[in-house]
Amino acid sequence: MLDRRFVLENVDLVEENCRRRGSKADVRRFAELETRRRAKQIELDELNRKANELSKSIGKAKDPAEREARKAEGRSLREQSAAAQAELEQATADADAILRAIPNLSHPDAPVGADEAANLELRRGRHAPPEFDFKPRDHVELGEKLDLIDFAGGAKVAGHGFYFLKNEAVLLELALQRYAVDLLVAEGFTPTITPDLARNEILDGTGYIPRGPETQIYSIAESDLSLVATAEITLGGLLSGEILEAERLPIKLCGISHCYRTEAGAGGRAARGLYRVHQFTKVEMFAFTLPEASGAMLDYFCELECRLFDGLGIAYRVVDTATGDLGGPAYRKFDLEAWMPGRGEAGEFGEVTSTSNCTDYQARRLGIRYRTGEKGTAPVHTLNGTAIAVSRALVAILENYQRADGSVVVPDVLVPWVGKNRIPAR
RNA sequence: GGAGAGGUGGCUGAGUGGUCGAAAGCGCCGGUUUGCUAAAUCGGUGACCGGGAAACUGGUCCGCAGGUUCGAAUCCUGUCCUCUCCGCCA
Repeated sequence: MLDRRFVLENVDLVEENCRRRGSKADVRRFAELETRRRAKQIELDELNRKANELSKSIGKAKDPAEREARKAEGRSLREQSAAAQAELEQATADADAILRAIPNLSHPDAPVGADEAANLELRRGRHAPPEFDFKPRDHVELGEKLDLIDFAGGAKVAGHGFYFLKNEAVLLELALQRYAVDLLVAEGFTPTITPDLARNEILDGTGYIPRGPETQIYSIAESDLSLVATAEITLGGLLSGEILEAERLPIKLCGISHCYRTEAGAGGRAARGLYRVHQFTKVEMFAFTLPEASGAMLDYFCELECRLFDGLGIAYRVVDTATGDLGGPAYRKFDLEAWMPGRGEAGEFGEVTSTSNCTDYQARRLGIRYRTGEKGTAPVHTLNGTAIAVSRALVAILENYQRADGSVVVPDVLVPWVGKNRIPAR
C-alpha cells in the first residue's frame, strides 16, 4: 500500500494515477476518512493521557475515600477511552479498506493504457523464430505423441488443469530448474526452496487476496493457510516485520516453489494445454533494495530473464507493461513473451516471465524497512521476477525445437541434465 | 498427537500489579585520555502514531489477540512460535 500521509497530501496525483491504472478506488473518500481518523486519534490520546495521570495519582493517594472517588473517575475515563478507540478502529478499518485498494504509483515511462493492448514492445531476443518446412504441432499434440504429458491422467486424479509430466518432460523440468538456479547462484543470489503454503496474512502482505469471489488462491480448509501462487509470496514474507541494516542491501534471493492458481474464469484456446494450469513449478527471483537502487535492479532482473531465454535459444520479445495491466503492487513491469509456434493460427508470442519493481508498496505492508542515517527507518523496495516458469518454458521448448519427424531436440544448455540431445519420436 | 518449559530492546538477560519503555552486560555512536592501535573512562543509544520552528512533548508497543483492574511486561483466556521428553512417521 501507499503511505497514508502521502495519499492525504497528494489526492489529485493519486487520483490521476488510479484513473490511468483503471482503479476505482475512491481517493477522496479516503482523504475524508483519514482526516477523521486523525482527529479521533488525537481525541483518544488526550483521554488516555488524563486516565494515565489519574492512575498515577491513585497509586500515591493515601486517603481511602479519596482513592475510591478517583477510581470511579478513572473508570469513567477508561470507558470514554474505549469508546473513542472503537470509533478510531472503525475509521481506520474504513480508511484502510480504500487505501489497500489504491494501486502503486506508476513509472513515468510506463505506457499509459487500459489493458495489454497498450503494452509496448521494447526489443527482441537474440534468436529469430524457427522456420519450419512442415506444419508445426502444438505442445499438447507433441506432449501426447512423445508420451511426455498426460492431461487425461491429471484430470482423473485432480481435475481439469492438472497433468502428469512423464519421461523426458520430467528431466526437462529438473534441467530447467538447475539451469536457472546455477545462473542465479553465479550471479550472487541465495538459492532457496520455499514452503508451498503460506499464512493468509503473508499472502495479504504481498498483495494477494486469500479468500473472495475472484481469488486466484487455493485456501486450505480449517486453517489460515493457502497454497502459494508464486514464491514471491514466501520470499517476500521471509523478511516481513524486519528492520534491515542498509549495508546488507541489496538482498537477492531465488526460490523454487510449486505455484497453485485457481484460474477461476480463465479459458479459451490460448489457455490450452500447459499454458494455463492450476499447478506448475517456478524458479523465482526476489530482491530487497534501497529505494535508489530498485530501478537498476529491475533492469538487471529483466536482463537475467533475457539471458536465460537467449541461452535456451528461444525467440522472445520484451514488453513494457501498460499502466492498466500492472496489477496493484507494481510500479513498473517487464514481461518476456516467447515465440510459441503452436499457439494461435501461425504461432504467437506468449508470456513466459514477468518482472516487477514494487517499490515500497509491498514492503510497507509487510513491514520490511532499513535504517536511514542516524535515526529513522523507511520501507525497502522489493522486486520480483520469473527466472523460469517450468510449464510455459516447456511449451516454448517443445514447440520451437520440434522436428519434421515428430521428435524434439533438447536445447544445448539443458543436455547435461537431460542426458540426451533429442527426444525421439515414438 | 501427548507432557513440560519458554517467548522481554541489535544481542545476552533481569524484572510476579503503580516509582518499568523496562536493570545489567555486550554491541553501536560521541567525548576525554594515551605517540598509533588496543585499553580505560564519561555520556548517548528501540519502534510506531501525533503536536511543536526548535528545545521538547502526548499516546501506543515486553510474540499476537482478548479479558480482569483506576492502573498489566507482571494475573486470566485463546492463539502462534521455539526448546526438551514421549509417541508416530518419509
